[in-house]
Amino acid sequence: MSDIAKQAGISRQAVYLHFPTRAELLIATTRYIDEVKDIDARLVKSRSASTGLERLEAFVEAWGNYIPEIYGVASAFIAMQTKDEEAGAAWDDRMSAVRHGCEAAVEALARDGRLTLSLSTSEATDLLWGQLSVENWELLRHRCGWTQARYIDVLQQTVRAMLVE
Amino acid sequence: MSDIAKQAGISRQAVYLHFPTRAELLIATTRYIDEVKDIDARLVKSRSASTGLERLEAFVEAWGNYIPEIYGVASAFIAMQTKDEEAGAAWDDRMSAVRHGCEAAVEALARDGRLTLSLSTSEATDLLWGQLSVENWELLRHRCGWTQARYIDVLQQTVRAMLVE
DNA sequence: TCTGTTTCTTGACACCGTGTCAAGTAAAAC
DNA sequence: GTTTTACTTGACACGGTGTCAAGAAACAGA
Repeated sequence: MSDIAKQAGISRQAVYLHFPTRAELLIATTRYIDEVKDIDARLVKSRSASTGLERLEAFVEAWGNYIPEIYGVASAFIAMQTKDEEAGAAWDDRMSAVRHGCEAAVEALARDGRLTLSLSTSEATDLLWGQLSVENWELLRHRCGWTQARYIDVLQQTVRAMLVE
Repeated sequence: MSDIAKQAGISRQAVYLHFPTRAELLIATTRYIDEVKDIDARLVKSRSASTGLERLEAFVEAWGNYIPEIYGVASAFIAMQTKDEEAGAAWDDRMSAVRHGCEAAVEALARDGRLTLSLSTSEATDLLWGQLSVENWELLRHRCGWTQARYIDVLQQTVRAMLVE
């Protein structure tokens, strides 16, 4: 909090006049980023896809390219998830929105009859969700040194191999 | 630290007589678990597999079933990873050992000529590593409510679809 | 049984980070 | 010119990690 205050050029206490807790500051930050980076516009292509496969690939591209935008605040959330009840709930909420996106793609795939037979739609959703997690992005991009472009390419291909047919 | 002391029936300060820092206590705990739960014995089947595919599936089973044993200490490590330099390094070290296991399986697969052509061995290793991460296990088992048996089954199948042929 | 070592005890303290509170100031609004 | 708003300084509580000092209890070996 004092780092943020310093960066903003105000006192630490003044930050608390705007945001009651650290968690609420982070929540407000995500809302702000969503607005500025226009998350909805990024999802249009996926939502308007004509086939399940198209929808899946567009979703992976949209969300996969959105992760870098929120990574800073995301890792702050992940770090305090265990300690702060409120932060944990807020992050869960956010991630469950991502899960809905995964679910929509999986259901579109199932409607096309192209979902792998051995998986239920809910299991397929869970797998896709895990694959598109911020933690997995961090592993591949930071720990393993992948480029963002390669991350998107390989994830599209991987997710397809996992879920389709 | 005071919870641990209470549980052990000694004073908080006595814990510091045995372990200089919280990080070193966690490190010692993982070493102890590895010994008691005999990680090496669990990996024998994978190491002695005759084909790459067998090795891969045995590895997924061995490590996937080991995660629950270390989950407590693992999540403690993950939580303090950002703040504590020493803990971060120790956990990285541990996880790089898992990566070596992934690498061995991928290389066995490559020797059999069954590794997906679009992936390098290092990329395939990274993907497998991510799939077998504690974070992914936690997502599927705790957040999504999967059983351990289903987790192993689906992961074997998923990893095979991702990497083989 | 005495003695010295080891192990643990109590109780204090420093440091850091979050969050709270009170009193005062400076600028803007009316 | 007065009130309201936004911010200031400075203090404090609380929880957690890690440190330090002085004393007690268990346990060797002679």
